[in-house]
Amino acid sequence: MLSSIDIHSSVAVYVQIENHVQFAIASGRLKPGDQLPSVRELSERLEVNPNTVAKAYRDLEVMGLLYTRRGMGVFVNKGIEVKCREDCRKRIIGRLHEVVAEAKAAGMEADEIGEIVAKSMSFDASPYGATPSSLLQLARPRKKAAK
Amino acid sequence: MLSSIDIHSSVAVYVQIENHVQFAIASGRLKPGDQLPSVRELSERLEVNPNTVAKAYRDLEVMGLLYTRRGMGVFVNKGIEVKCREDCRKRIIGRLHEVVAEAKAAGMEADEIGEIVAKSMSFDASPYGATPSSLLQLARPRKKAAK
Amino acid sequence: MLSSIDIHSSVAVYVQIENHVQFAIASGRLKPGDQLPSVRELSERLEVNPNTVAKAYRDLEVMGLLYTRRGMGVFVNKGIEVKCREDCRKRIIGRLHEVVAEAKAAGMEADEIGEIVAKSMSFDASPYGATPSSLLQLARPRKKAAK
Amino acid sequence: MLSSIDIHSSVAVYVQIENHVQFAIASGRLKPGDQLPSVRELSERLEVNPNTVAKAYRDLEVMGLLYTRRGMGVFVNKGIEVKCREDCRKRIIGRLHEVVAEAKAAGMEADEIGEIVAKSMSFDASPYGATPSSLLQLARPRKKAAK
DNA sequence: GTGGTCTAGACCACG
DNA sequence: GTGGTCTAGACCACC
Repeated sequence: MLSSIDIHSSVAVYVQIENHVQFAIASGRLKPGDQLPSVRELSERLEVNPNTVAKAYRDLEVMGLLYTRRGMGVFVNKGIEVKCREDCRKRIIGRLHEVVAEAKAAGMEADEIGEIVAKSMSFDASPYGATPSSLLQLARPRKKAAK
Repeated sequence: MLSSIDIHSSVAVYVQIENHVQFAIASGRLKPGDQLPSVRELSERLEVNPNTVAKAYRDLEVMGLLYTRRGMGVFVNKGIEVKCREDCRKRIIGRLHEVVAEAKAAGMEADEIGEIVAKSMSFDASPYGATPSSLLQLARPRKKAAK
Repeated sequence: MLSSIDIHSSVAVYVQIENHVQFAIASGRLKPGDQLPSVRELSERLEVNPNTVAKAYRDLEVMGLLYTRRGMGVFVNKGIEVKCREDCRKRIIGRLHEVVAEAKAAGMEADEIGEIVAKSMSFDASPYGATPSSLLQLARPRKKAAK
Repeated sequence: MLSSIDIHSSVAVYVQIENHVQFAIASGRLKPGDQLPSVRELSERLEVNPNTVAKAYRDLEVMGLLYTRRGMGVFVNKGIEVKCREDCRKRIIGRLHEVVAEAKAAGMEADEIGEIVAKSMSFDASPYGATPSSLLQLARPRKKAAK
């Protein structure tokens, strides 16, 4: 698998990038002050249009995860790891509640649901390649941001 | 709350309607032979474009859940409750797997997830208003299909 | 003057559009539920690329001022006029404080500043064409949003 | 706060530096003949790219505020304090007009604006730290220009 | 018809 | 070199 971006997925490419970055920050693979790959570089690595990467970066800046220094590059904001992690958690818990409620409404029993969850836990499929990194070597090896 | 359709949701309106109907059949709120509200009536009740309702009905007919009698209306097919229930189940299990995988990737532990599921099971919130039904009074009180 | 958008301005076109819309809502020229001109229509009227208009609309949606109904169009959100007005006011007051502080630091006297303000008030230049509307006839004459 | 340069600001860093210098001259904190910190020194103090400082100095030289003596450094020109003060004033008045026009367009009354201005005048906040100086100790304590 | 997404490629300001 | 903006035009899903 060359890329962890799936062009044919129903979820938009730029959203996939956003999720990757958010997850990388939440999991500590991207640290505050780290520089992200340049728009052009990442777009080449992912074989997508620079605009698509730029859009993802811009969204993440609006969300407060990244900041941009003109002519310098894009960097991870400080003091957002915790919030980022919590947001991830909350989002997941919310969806978990939703789907369990639905399961219950559909007449599934607690045992049954428990089993499914257990089975799911034993797989090691992670949506964002939790392994050290597939293609998205998100942090630039170079330098930290100058302040 | 007048409607259980969320026009601000990211999931398409017609899909929401399809899910509602499927779930209503699976849970027995809609029984084989029951007539559904007319496209026009439902579209007015949901404040939604008639085309949207029509598309949902058409899809459901293709799926085999409904059938249309010209000039009479749209009815629930017979012998599909089991399949419908299974489809519902599959859909839910799929989503369950998804969200659990994501939770795991985000570093949540099995115990933690189990707790959340348990807590969720103890509530009696159902996504589509398991209560007699909010707006989607899907079965017409009138008549059964003459077939 | 055919258009109130200034292509040669240093402020980005999409920002100009955003300001126009925000101001139109704050001033009541656009009311909750009103439909905005379609991306294509506005882009033709302003003689800019559809993407530029779309970007403005999208930003305003993120800001919570607008919402989108797929296939239907873009509408003004409810319950945001007050907040919108207040945000406008706060932004202006903040900038006012800034510039007055700077003026003071530069050694200007209260009288002098007062005079300038008074003179400025007597002009009727408004950045967003407060007149009934220059080109940006922002509300569509047609219909309100269905819900 | 170590620096009065805001790298997250939307106004370019080099412009911020130019404004700082211009204001320092206008307010007498930098006097004709004073030597400015070297490009290298200032860039380190501000944690900014040397090119950025160099560009600011170059611009200011073009504007006639500074002059460079090869091998000696950059100095404040003579006979420009008045012009500098006037330029500052013009810039401020321009911005004042802008913001007042916007306030008016937003429906604020003359009285209201007057009050805000008055209140702002009573504070002693100055944008560039009118206090002896935060980081931008713009004049080098060493020597005056030999000319 | 509507908006959403993406591509290809241009020009600009900043560092 | 960096990102920001804009254009032109494509295809898609939804209504």
